[in-house]
Amino acid sequence: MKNKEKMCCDEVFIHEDSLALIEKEMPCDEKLIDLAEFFRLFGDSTRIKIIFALSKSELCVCDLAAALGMSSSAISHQLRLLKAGKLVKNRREGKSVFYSLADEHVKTIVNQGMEHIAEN
Amino acid sequence: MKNKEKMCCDEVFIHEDSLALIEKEMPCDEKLIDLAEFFRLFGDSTRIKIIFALSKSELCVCDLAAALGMSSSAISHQLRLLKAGKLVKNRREGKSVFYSLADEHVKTIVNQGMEHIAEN
DNA sequence: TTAACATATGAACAGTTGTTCAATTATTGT
DNA sequence: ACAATAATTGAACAACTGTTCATATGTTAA
Repeated sequence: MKNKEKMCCDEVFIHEDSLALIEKEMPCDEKLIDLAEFFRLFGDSTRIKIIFALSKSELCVCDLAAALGMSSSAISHQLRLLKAGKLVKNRREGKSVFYSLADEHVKTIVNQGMEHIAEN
Repeated sequence: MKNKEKMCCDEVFIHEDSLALIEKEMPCDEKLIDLAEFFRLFGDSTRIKIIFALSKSELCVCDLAAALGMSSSAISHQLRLLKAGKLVKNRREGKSVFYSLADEHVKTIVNQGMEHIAEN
């Protein structure tokens, strides 16, 4: 019996196929780590608020700071993370830097999350 | 000028409307915290692997442990979090407990995340 | 009841995260 | 050049997270 050492539950015949399928379809570690890192950016209430605000309108740092009642520094630190993860993009206009969402996936993900919360 | 104390950037007239819109549409703190907490569950590579594996097949704890090359204890701790967040459900069958994804939002979110990663 | 297996749980620990504070850079108007 | 405003950055610190280890619970078969 191949892979017997990996099996468990005394049910070698039942679970073997499942594990083979998963091993075959599971993306590589690097991709999964990137994916987790991407989702981690949604996993903080400050960043979710920023994302939500930007889904309504392009905003500069101090607008966001005002909207969230936080320091510009705190906001800026979070925007740096969101930018590194390609969730937001920015453009400078004079002294201000305006941020906006980078693509539609971000909105879709937030909406799906909202639906999940609403149902539970 | 209403809300002047909240304004910034010396451009009161430009940003005032954006902030009013956001204040009006932003969900309450509790909802946003729940949302962040929900997404936080996707933000760890062990949990992403578990979610991915369960998207292919219902699995028991030690199947997951074998598939991920981790201890049953570590897996069980993470499954507890995923269950609390309603991402997975489970059923006991003899000595084993089988876990599966709780709803379709979870798959949709993971897929959107995959697309985002692939594009960047 | 006992032994064996599958799962769950609590405590502890190292590693990570988010905010604050102080300092710095960038831009504009005087 | 200078001051004022907007944004960024690095260091520091408390709070949080994920794994390990030891132990406990639940289930089955002998």
